Amino acid sequence: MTEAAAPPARARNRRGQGARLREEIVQAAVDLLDETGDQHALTLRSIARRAGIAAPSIYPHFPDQPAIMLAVVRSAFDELNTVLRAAVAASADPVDRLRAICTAYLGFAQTHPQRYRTMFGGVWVPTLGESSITADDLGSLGDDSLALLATALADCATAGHSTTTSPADDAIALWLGLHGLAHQRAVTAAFPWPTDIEDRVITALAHLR
Amino acid sequence: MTEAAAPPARARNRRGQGARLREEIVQAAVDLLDETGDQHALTLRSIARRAGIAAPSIYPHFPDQPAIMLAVVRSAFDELNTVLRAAVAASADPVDRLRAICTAYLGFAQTHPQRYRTMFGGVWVPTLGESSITADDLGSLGDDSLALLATALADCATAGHSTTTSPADDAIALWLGLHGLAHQRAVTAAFPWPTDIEDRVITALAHLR
DNA sequence: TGTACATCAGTGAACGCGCGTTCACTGATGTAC
DNA sequence: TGTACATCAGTGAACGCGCGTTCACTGATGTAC
Repeated sequence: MTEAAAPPARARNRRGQGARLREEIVQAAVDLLDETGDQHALTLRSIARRAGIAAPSIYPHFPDQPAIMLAVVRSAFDELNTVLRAAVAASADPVDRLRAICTAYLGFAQTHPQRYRTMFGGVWVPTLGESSITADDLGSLGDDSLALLATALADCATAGHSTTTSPADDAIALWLGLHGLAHQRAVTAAFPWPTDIEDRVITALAHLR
Repeated sequence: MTEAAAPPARARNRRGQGARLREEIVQAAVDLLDETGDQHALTLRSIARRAGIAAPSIYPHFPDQPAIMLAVVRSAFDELNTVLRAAVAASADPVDRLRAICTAYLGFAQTHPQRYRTMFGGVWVPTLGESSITADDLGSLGDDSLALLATALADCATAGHSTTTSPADDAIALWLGLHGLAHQRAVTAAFPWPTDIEDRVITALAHLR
């Protein structure tokens, strides 16, 4: 009946604005990740298709596919940080603030399980040597979030609401609990969760009185 | 100088023993996983090469590649259970026993990070509908280990060494902490671990006095 | 103001590769008579 | 005991596909004179 749909006819950027395509490529990759849920589906060609460009057009912006993945993960960490900072800003009481951060963290993971899996799933582990990514690119990815948590826990201790003897170390332990929960949820459909599982993990690891 | 090495010349199984190849295929996949560290490297063809057979020879034993992965994951869970049961058997005191289980769990993950990642990394999430694997195949995979942990925690509570009000629920919380730690270690090369991180997580989540 | 030209943003065709899967087959082994 | 035959374990060649990457290119846009 009707003929095949015309190609998307993406408007090319103006002279000097070529760098804009970089953002479009990352956004296309994020969209693809959200839709398919599978970081393995993010191939150079599939991302290019999604962005409405020819595959070779990616090369002026990224040296290889892992470089795009790194950009995707970076943007996801930025987003997570924004969410956590909003939680910090919304609470005056130290315990409320700590709980708000934890809840926001878990909420982010539940809203974007695909991104969470990609952020923490160890996309890089085996392929490090073969790509343009270096260990430095990965080392500090979650540091900001962890620092937020450590500060909030220290505030609880100062106010006498937590019995932790080392806020910095227990912040890591607390994060591990949050991460275990967030990750398992992002990975498994069915699991016999206790209804108060978040509270159990948070209260115990934060040493709240 | 020397000519190319002859092919491995695998001896074919005797009549009626064809099912043995199934085990060899799984073992080849496990070996490949341990070596490459990348579950994505476990293709039907690479597994066949490793097993010294032709690719089509896999089909009488497995309907598709995910079915091999499931067998690999099952064997890894069996192994984990064996390790945990050994830890149980080696300790008489309830608290010692609980700590031994946790330590054995973390030890297994550190010895076999590739397997751990594959067991819990959500290999299946996106591809469930496209493969021969069903949700039932996955649901009960870690149940035995979790039960071991729950029993040990309940024993601690009975003996008055844990203040947990719900051993079943807190066993899940404890496992989440262990999993968070085990997974993050299996995924990241460098991380600023406190030296007593295992103890911090275990003691807090087990509510040990 | 007009025009030649350099530059920039992106394309289209082609390559070699490893993949999953199919198909007809081979040849050793055990069994029936 | 010998022999024909069915079965079983596994092979080799071939297919179509999507992938990453290369190469020479196109055509619009801005700039120099």
